[in-house]
Amino acid sequence: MTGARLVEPDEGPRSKRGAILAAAIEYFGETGYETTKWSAVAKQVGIGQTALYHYFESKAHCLLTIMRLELQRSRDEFVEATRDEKDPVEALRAAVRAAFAVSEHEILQMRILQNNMVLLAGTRASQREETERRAARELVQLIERDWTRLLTQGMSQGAFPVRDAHTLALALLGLIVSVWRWYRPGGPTPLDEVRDLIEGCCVRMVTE
Amino acid sequence: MTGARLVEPDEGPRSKRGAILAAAIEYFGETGYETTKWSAVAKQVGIGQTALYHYFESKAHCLLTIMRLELQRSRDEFVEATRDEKDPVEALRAAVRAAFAVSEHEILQMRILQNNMVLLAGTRASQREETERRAARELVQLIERDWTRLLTQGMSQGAFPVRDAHTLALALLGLIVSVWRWYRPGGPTPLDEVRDLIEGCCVRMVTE
DNA sequence: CTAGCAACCTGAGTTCAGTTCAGTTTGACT
DNA sequence: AGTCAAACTGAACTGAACTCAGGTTGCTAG
Repeated sequence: MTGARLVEPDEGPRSKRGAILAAAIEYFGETGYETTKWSAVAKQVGIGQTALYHYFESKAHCLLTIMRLELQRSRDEFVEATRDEKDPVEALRAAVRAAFAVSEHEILQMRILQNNMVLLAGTRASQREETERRAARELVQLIERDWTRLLTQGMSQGAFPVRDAHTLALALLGLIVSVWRWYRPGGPTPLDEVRDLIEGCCVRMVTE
Repeated sequence: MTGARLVEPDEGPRSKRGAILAAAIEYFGETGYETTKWSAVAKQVGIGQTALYHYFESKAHCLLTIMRLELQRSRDEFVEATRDEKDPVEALRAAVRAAFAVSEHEILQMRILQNNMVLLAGTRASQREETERRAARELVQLIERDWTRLLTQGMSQGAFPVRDAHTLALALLGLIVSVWRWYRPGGPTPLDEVRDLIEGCCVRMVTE
């Protein structure tokens, strides 16, 4: 199950790329990116440090890949969840629920994404890193546009009062993703409760 | 003006501590903490790299100090803004407005705070770093309690419907601080407009 | 005035995690 | 059995954070 989504189409059968990504997600998510030694990931997978460079150009390239994959998954879920929903309020609710329908591994990935968003800002020196960064950045913009569209449609249908849809979309996204900063599985508040509270907040934010 | 708040009580007259903090805020805020070289800060201030260690134990110690100072300022502003406000809704509005009444330098500090929050999680090896980290963490918890109290009071007075006040406080805080992730002075939306939109969102989130 | 002393500063050297180099092993498929 | 690309390795390199062993500055006391 773990790493099922992490397999690229053109991978050899004895490739350890998925295992590296899974280990990196574990370490980066639990301990933090800067704090974890790249060599620790290698040890976890059972290879020498140098072998990592067969799969990733650098530690940052691995991180950017993890972030891009999560953005991609996240966006796919949004599209899937809102596709057939005509009612704007129900579409919004579906989108929020989709954002919280995540496995524990995906929670780690969301956390990693949150904590290292700053990496998507500046350009990267190396080729493959920059490619991943660009892809991730574009996904972020796509997601922002998705949410903006959801809002503009609701506004034009009269379901939501007219406001600055783009800024409001950023606010909704900010509210939702901020959860991954503090939420911990097994913590005081179960994710279902958090989800319901946030869903209500999102609806009240845009309606009325 | 810049650095006026950055002066500690027991500083010598030729201390460059404030200048270092100001330069570090500029670099860390504009370019990012990891990206900026510690030596660049030294050059900006006009001293050798080694002189930095007269004032800060490490690059991280400087960063943690910046974060702690901003948390302190931020909390003081909250207390000041809500002190005399009896009406819960007005208190909430005042708190949000206070959160957005910031100078450009303070915007940078909020951004730094946001982007490096993860640093407050794990314990630090060195003494002074760990002291700053503890102080910052406690301020975060204080701020969370302040907002939670604002909500519980509003709920017990019947101004807000009863919900999980702590989780709701985290949601409000998450929404507000998420702005510093994307907001840029001179960007498409002026801060006043952002502030008004967020203020409305916060009120709608907790009322109704 | 000048002696002492703490604050302030420096160039040279160390450390350590990330990375590169120069090859060697593995195993699928002729 | 030989070939080739994928997968891997130990040893060496790099660069930015940091340490060391002192040197300079300027206030204060005598």
